Amino acid sequence: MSISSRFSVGIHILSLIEFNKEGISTSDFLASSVNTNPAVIRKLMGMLKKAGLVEVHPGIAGAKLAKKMSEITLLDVYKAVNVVQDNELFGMHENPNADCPVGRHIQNTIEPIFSAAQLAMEKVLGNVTLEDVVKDIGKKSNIVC
Amino acid sequence: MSISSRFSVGIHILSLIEFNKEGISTSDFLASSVNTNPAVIRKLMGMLKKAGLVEVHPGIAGAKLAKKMSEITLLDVYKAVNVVQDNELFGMHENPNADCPVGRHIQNTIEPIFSAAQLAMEKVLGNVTLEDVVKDIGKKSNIVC
DNA sequence: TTACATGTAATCATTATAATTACAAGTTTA
DNA sequence: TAAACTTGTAATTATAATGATTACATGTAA
Repeated sequence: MSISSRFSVGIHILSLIEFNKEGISTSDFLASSVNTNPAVIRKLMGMLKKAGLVEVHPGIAGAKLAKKMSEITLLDVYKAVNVVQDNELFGMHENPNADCPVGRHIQNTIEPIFSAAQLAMEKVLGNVTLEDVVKDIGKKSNIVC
Repeated sequence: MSISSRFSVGIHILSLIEFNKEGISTSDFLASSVNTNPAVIRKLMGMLKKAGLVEVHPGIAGAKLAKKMSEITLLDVYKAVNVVQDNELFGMHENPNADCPVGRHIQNTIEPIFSAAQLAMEKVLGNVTLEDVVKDIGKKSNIVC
């Protein structure tokens, strides 16, 4: 099982908005780069907007970043697109048998471990900014950023 | 979205096998503690057996740990139950448009970041052993282990 | 007012999971 | 040997999340 591709698509469109900052990034434009349907982009854009990462307005073509790219981390994007809830990267089986010591305590015992593992993963994402991504793509494209 | 509860169930049954090491841990016994169907346990047990974590034999009732509990990490269990493939915690959108610099390079740019995040998470799991879990449950149950 | 954009809901196909049932095959014991 | 019990495994089903698609209301500007 994998975390939804919404996350990678979110990073893609934010990067492309930055790359295309002199142009107009409509949902059609972004969708053709991601290779998906414009409605999918608009839904995702709604999430990014709600998280304060992009500016976009009904009827007005094009989206812009709402912050400098150096101030947007991949963790921001990850949280914005809601692929994983807080403390719920790992699913837990419900209703273990409370008549058994293991069943009674397994959830409380495991929960902090799962939480620590999730936080370690998220910390890595928090240390990478959109600027890092955009610059790396620029370098790979031989375009000066 | 959450990682399958197979992982937490796997930890549960290994802990219970250890707790019940003087008794016979049949799939029915384990299932009643987890509160699921015995066939689910047997399927999971097959994965744990394949990974060398448990010993179980057709026709012979009961499962035993194949290693000392201090030598089984949660990472071993996680890998055994196959909830996340190597390097695939994060799904990536397929077929971005190669005519666009972002579409052409986004996957290569993002992949090492995703990989690093996943490894950080897995490292935490690798630092916790089944012994830690069992002892914590024991402590919560006021049972000397 | 016409053209085009965003916002959003509804529908559908696909996929993973977990529960359930059923039964073959191995082991023990009466 | 036969009966009882276990594991191993396949098939089926219900449920849930995802992503693609269509449709249309709403907003903006030429």
